[in-house]
Amino acid sequence: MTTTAKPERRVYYNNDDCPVRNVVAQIGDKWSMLILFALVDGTERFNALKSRVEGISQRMLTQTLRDLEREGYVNRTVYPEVPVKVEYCLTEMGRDLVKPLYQLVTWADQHQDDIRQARKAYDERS
Amino acid sequence: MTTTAKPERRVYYNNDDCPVRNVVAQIGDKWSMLILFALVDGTERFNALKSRVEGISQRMLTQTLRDLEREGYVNRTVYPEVPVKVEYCLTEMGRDLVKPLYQLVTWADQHQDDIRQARKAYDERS
DNA sequence: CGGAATCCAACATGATACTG
DNA sequence: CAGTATCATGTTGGATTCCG
Repeated sequence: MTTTAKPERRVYYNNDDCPVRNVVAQIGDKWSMLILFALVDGTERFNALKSRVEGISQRMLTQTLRDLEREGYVNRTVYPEVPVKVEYCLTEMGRDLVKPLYQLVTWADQHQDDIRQARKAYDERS
Repeated sequence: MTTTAKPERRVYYNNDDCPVRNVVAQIGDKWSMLILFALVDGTERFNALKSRVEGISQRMLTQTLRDLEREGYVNRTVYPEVPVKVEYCLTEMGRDLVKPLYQLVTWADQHQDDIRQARKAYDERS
């Protein structure tokens, strides 16, 4: 008979080429999801976004928007008026990404009590 | 008429009580998803996990497993033999969480080329 | 208005050595 | 075997100031 040992399968690869890691690492940061959801309703200007994404600093909003733009999730349009106007909106890919993210949101909403309980139980044990 | 301005809706709330932020922040770290997926096939011992999750240090494996246990995603069982044996497996909630995560994995797989192209285009522009 | 540049504190992670 | 403790380093994000 052949071996019954589990094949030593490596988990979904851990390197920077891993597409999943790329996506999750990006949207897993402190602000990306909030910005994406802030853009679901439509186009927004920089300062409007800053208002809607509560607590974000100008620095992080700029930086995260640049990252999201580079990944292809967000479009940036500059209107060379004075003072300048800049609008952001989701790309088609961005709108598509939001779908699986909503699944996660839904899951998190449904399980928040379970998680709270699990934490409480864990903390009381130790 | 009433105002036609967009209602100034705050995005999904940005604080530590936000269930979504809790979930995404946890699984968005460097190792959590890899560990969860490594446990999908069934129970694994500590060092077996360490082998399967390529590149993880003992320190981060321990720490991330503790976090996942505290959230209620992972079960930890100690067999007080000598030397000690410790087994990890997904909880019911953990197995359930993996489902929406797979949606994200699938999405990421399907769009990896688009993302690569978007990055290339972005980098060439600037 | 929408940034960029700089500085700095906090945190995350890796390497290494030690242990019940 | 499955950790813990300690140290070193890199990364993140906030505050502030300046700019076209």
